[in-house]
Amino acid sequence: MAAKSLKQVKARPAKPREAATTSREPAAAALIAKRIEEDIVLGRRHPRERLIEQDLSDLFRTHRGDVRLALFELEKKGLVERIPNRGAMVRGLTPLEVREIYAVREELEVLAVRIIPFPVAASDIEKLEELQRQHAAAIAKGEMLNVFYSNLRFHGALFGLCGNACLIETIDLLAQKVYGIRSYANAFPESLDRARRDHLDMIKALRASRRDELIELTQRHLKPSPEAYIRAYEQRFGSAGAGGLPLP
Amino acid sequence: MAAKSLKQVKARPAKPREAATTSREPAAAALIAKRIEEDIVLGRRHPRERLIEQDLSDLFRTHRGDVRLALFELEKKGLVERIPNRGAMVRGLTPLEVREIYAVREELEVLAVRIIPFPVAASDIEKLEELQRQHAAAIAKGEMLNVFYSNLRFHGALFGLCGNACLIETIDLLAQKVYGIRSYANAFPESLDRARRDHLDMIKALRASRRDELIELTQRHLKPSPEAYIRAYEQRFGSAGAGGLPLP
DNA sequence: CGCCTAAAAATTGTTTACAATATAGTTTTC
DNA sequence: GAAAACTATATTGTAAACAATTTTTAGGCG
Repeated sequence: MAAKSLKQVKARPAKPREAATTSREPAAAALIAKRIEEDIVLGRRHPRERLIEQDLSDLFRTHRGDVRLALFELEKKGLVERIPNRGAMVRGLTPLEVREIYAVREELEVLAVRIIPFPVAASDIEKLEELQRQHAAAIAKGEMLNVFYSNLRFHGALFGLCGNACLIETIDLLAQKVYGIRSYANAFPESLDRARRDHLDMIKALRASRRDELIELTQRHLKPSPEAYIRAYEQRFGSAGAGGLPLP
Repeated sequence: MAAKSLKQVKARPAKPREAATTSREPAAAALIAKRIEEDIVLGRRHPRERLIEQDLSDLFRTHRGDVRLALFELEKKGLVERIPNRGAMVRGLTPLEVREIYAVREELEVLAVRIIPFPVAASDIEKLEELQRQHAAAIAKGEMLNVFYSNLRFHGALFGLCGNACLIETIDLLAQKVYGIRSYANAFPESLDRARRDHLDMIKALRASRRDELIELTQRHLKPSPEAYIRAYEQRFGSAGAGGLPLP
């Protein structure tokens, strides 16, 4: 307990805290977490690679406290594994985990699409088209980091239309868990092109208020990544005991 | 300093890193986060109350580093709000947030129940009955902390039957976000009793493999808590602009 | 009397140093 | 010569001190 000050809750009449909406900087540690995430996404850091606090502190020109924080955050996100007194390493996902995550993702994303209020405002459609153009441009130029982020923005805007903040947040959370495995599908140019065309079709369905078509597109859009990852995994480690779908 | 000679338990001559799946202790910081969570759940800490690092360090007999970590974790969970350079405080949820969270919870929990493989093994049913008895006993004795945890265990076991680890984890995550508001419903003894009876009915439905009934129970079981919270909230702050359901 | 300004206190954010623990390498012993 | 014990090194975990920021308090001025 504090020795002198116990003025925990100050009931100030004329000072609404709501005004303190200072959306400050993302707290340094979050930035570092993001950068490490990026490295994992792009395959610059591969599973089982160790993440040493001091190295990262030097690299990001900060102190170990923030790096530590970032590593704990990434652990909770499921992107790295941390063993007490031993350190952190990039975590590899098993095919089973990937299947389970994608099964839940599919349910949530379909749910989001199901509750989007139709018709969608023209301004929202235009916004999606703009994001789609950015995505296509990044693909054309082969800028993988941009492909990654523009794709993220497109889906963020799409699911954002559903209006339920908690649902959006949860969808993002699950997407983050499998950031790392996208590089497997994105290695093939035809996968990128298919994603691009899917986005176009989604916009078309949105504009025509064809919900069933949009749902089907959403489901189809999620298939290639886990499949590519699992194929690569089984080719690398053997395909023993890989059957069993978690959701019917 | 190395006075211990037999402590060295390195039974690994080479370097089989794969075997190092030692699930160690919950890392101190996680424990602190849990304790604070508990305080919030039981109403011992109320919204807008400040959480000061040094105070908590003294209270939990540890250093600020761990407390800091815990506060960041709780922030990400949505239980506390942190403003840079100003500190952390217990976060109060708006009715809208509560509605949105419960809407997604309902979808996820129904999903889990929908994919439970039927029939359920007798041993699983017995396990649920045992947990139900613990819950009932805790209610009878008025041990609120025990009520909380035994309820948690019951639902954990129930949804655990669905077999999808990611889904279970996500359900837990959303449940955690609204831990704090349960105290509103649990203040009424009749709410506790109704929860108890719901659990009994769920077990009955499980045993009889009546899925539709189980789904309906799951949905009904989620209703009282947010309703009680929102009533209390509107009574306290006025009910301006509270309409609008996030999910149809 | 209220409001603005400036010192003081309280709190968070950062840096550094140190201790505990695990890993790797070397020596000893049978 | 191989396995166990020891030493050395690397890395994480903890503690304390320092700096930066914010909040409170007090005082002066209109």
